[in-house]
Amino acid sequence: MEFGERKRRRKSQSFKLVTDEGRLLDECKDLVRRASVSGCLSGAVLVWLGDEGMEIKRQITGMMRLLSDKSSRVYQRVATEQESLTKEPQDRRLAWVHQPVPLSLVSEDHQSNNWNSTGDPGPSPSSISTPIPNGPRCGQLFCSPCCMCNCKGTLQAILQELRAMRRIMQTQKGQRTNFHRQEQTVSPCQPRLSPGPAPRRRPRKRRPIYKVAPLTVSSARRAALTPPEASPLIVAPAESEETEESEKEQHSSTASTHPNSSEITMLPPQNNPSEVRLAEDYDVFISKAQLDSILVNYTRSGSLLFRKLVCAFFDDATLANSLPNGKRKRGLNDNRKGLDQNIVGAIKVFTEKYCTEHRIEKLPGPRDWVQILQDQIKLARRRLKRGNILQWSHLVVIFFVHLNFNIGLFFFKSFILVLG
DNA sequence: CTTCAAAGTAAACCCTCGGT
DNA sequence: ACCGAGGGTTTACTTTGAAG
Repeated sequence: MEFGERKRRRKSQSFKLVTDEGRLLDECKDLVRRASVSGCLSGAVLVWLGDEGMEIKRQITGMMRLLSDKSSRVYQRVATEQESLTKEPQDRRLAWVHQPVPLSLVSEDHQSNNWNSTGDPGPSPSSISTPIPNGPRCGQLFCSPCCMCNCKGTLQAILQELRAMRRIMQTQKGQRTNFHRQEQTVSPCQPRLSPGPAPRRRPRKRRPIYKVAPLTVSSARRAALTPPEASPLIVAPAESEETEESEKEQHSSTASTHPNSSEITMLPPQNNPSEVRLAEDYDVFISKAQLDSILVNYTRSGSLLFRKLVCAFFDDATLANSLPNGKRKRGLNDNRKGLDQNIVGAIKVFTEKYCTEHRIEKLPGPRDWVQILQDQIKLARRRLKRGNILQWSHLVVIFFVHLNFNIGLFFFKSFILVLG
């Protein structure tokens, strides 16, 4: 077979898969539409399908309210059970499956199937469950009044999952809203996707020095730990005592919440021969090992070198919540900032110099730099999105296995629709 | 077990469009 | 005019599975 023909076939096959996905999405829409026609689904779900990202969160909030509301109604008779729901227990995933389920999540209001995600408790949905004396199985679709299992434990677990999911989403969104800053102190063990600005920061007299941890063998992406907002964490003092003092203060105040803090070299670069200054006039440093790794693998073109250096200095979370230069915001609530132009500038200068000296082609033109940054930002967002899908799939499995096949199927399709 | 074509996946690259 | 978002196409690399 001719090589070209083979490639063409492969491409056409890929297109076919895309078509299949589209068909699945259509099926999802149809599923939801039919459900809505029959009054099974809440308005929240329907809205959700319109404005995807935000509505996931709304949906989670709605479900959480629903579950909490249900529990508060039904578990009033058993205070301890109620507490177990309100305390947001952590790390109990392994235990919940085996919990006895003496109570059912019964709604007294079987007339309404809505849950409200906009703030008011709203009519309680009968859709989650209706008691059946002797059946572990749930009923049909979410809306169905025939869900008769005793699934309190399961629902508790789902509630936990939803909360965890919401935390994840809040963490990511919080990089725009700085919401997560409050949560950092609550859960210091959680990885910080983007450290954000230090609460108190003395004005710097010098530009910060940026350094990057060495690449690991397993993943080049692992090395990226220096988002611009995190720069205070990794700034090594150049000379002034003030910056040193400032750094100590910042380090002591934030290192405990930064999972990568142990990897950060706080020594000034002049004391560390393995550090390489990326460009003159820029106090931006990278480990020699990491730079060598990039230069060995990614010097086919200037743009590729630039891309890899960008990935080395900015992690996905930072990229995903940044703008190439931050000059244009989208909407009033857009708190994203531009990527640190000091770092970007150093990378740019290094790339230009290296490509010129080594006669590497495809040196990005003046307009290409921003486009490459934009592309890397897009890719980072895509990667994070994929990560979210994994989290969602975990949730879906719980629905499948422990609650209701149809609910699981519905969520599975819906998640594909929303996240795909 | 090895080889290799086919298929899958993600990144790289390029372009257009809408908003400011 | 410029910026940022997003879609489409190409390229590079990995995985799969059938044949020998």
